[in-house]
Amino acid sequence: MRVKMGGGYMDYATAKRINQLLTTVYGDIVRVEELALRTSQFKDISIKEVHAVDAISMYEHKTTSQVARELRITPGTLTTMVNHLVRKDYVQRIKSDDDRRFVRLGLTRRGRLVYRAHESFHRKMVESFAKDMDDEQLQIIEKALLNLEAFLEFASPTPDR
Amino acid sequence: MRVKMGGGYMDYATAKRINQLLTTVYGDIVRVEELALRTSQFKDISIKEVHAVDAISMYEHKTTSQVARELRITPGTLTTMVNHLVRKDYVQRIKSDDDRRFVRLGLTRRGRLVYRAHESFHRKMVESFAKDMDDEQLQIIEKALLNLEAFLEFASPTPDR
DNA sequence: CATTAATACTTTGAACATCAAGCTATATAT
DNA sequence: ATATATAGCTTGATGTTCAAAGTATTAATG
Repeated sequence: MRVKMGGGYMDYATAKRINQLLTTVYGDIVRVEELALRTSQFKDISIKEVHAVDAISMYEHKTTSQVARELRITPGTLTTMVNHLVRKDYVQRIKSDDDRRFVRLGLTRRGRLVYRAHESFHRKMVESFAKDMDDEQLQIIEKALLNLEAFLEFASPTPDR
Repeated sequence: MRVKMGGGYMDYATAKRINQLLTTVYGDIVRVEELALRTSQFKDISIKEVHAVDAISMYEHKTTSQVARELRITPGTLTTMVNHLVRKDYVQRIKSDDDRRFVRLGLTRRGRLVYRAHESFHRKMVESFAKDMDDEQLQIIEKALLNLEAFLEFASPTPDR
């Protein structure tokens, strides 16, 4: 059986497999990240907290609201997370001196270690993903993912960041 | 800057964009699904519960353990979810008569409605994803996703189902 | 056949992630 | 000076999850 797909037609089984892959891949990434953490020196940090560390990032001092928007959580939720991450010495709060309402976030030495480990995992992952593919093939993949984003954006417009 | 990628090389910016897409797409899917639920007649069911309904599925009566394995949650967690889903009339428990330890799970009329709606969303999503692509291009995409799965499998072997 | 093992599921208690709503501190507008 | 707006924080409630202990049923063993 073949399903209509815009210009072309798509094998029904292929559609099923791709759907399956798309919906399981993220969970698998998270599972591997979790396992990596449990067997590393960073046993006191959850994967969500690592993603917060990643969003806080190394090279600028974003505000709490900025980071919360990126992570798509409320500022209140991020405050709680940051409380924990400060207590566990991954993150530091830096008060802005120009406007003292803002809290800017930065990584500690320990936080930078986690950041780099996480970055490295994702680099390896994408390398693996794109293994044996040339530029043209990568463009096809990116196009497909952008189609998907466009569909989702159409289904539920997001507020600008 | 170009990064070594198996056979070829990959533009660094492309690697970053693809990584970004891969890691945000799942969250975006879930967000759209959540929104669809909130604006439908099914306001009393969460997206995780819908995924349980999806795993329970229409055409066979799987056991609790089987479904829990598919969802990668413990049987205890699924029991709790099923309690809620039974109370809200999406799922029914069916006692096996041959071996009375097993509980087989099935969907109610209401559960089947949700199942079909969810199925339809995913069908449209994959159609959109594969829009304007021919069989060859789809094969490239599937190959890439399978590479990724292989990498993740290597990083953390999963027990067979 | 009675007892022990194993299996399938359920319950319970604790941890974490999350949000909404109300709160504090600071800055801006009137 | 006062009111309004902004940024972040605290709190209480909800949902998801697991590990561990508990119950029911079946299979294995002496």
